[in-house]
Amino acid sequence: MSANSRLTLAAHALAWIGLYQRQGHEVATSEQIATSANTNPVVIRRLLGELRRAGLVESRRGVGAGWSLARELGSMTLLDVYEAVEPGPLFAMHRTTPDQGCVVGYGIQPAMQGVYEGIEETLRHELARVTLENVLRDVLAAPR
Amino acid sequence: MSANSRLTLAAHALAWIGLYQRQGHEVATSEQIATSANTNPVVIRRLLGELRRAGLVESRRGVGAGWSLARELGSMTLLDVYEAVEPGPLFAMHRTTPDQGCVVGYGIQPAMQGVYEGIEETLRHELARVTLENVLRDVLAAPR
DNA sequence: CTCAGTCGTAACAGTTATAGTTGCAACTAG
DNA sequence: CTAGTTGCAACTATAACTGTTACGACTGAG
Repeated sequence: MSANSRLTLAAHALAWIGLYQRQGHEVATSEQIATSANTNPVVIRRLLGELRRAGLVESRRGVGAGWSLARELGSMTLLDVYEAVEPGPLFAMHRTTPDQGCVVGYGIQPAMQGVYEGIEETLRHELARVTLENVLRDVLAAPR
Repeated sequence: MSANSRLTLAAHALAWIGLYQRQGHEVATSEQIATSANTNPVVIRRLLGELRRAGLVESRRGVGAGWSLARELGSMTLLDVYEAVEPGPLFAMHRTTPDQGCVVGYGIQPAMQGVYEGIEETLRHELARVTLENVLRDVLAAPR
């Protein structure tokens, strides 16, 4: 599995914005978040843009611009974030259609499709059990 | 999630070998399996090589060479296959270490690690519930 | 002992997804 | 008007996987 870090990075950004707002600030800039995540501000803006399309954050432009949460962290789950930033399915079918004249080539895709759908459903259920509030709590609970 | 087709292809190969052996043949060649999967024999050999290292199949060289199952399909689960062909974790951490001087940068990785471990455990449990015998049965049950 | 068929594996090109970078237009509070 | 920030396009870099070619290693058959 070629894993990617999009879900991790999105959770990082949301936790950062949430904590920053609790400290009394209105908005957080992509520059600040990028510094915390040790990456480029454009990477953060792209990712937050996807979260904005999903209704999880809002952005303001102009002077004093930046990002803020559109909802409470407690009402956002990792499933919401996952759906916002992960496009495809967990497991893929063959890149080229198998030989439809072969019994196995013909039946393998429906068979695996059934298995994969069940697994993705379970994954979604697990992701939905964790709110960003839970994540932030765990972040702050890390021993120093 | 950049999904890959390695698990699908490995299940295809195992189901093909299993069915072929039930039809009375001793071994299957990478050429035959590649034709069914519509890919290159080397791709199949590489993948089956990983399954051999995991003790799921055996290979013979020389004339009349090919691949055979090392165990019954009923005693092989998708988890065995998954572990044999998928190296990394499902979700990755940041590519570069976050700012350890930031509270969120410091605590985010342990927090997400905990979440991800639970999810991977659930995934493994789901994969372990499906045997290759189940897969072959579903393959043969596909309506024509 | 030779031959033919197949595996084992290295090497490289092609494809795709993600991440990183630069540059600049658009927007807006002051 | 100015300065700070987002929005976004374009490009490069990196990594994983797939596809392909090539060839040595092995072994049953004759």
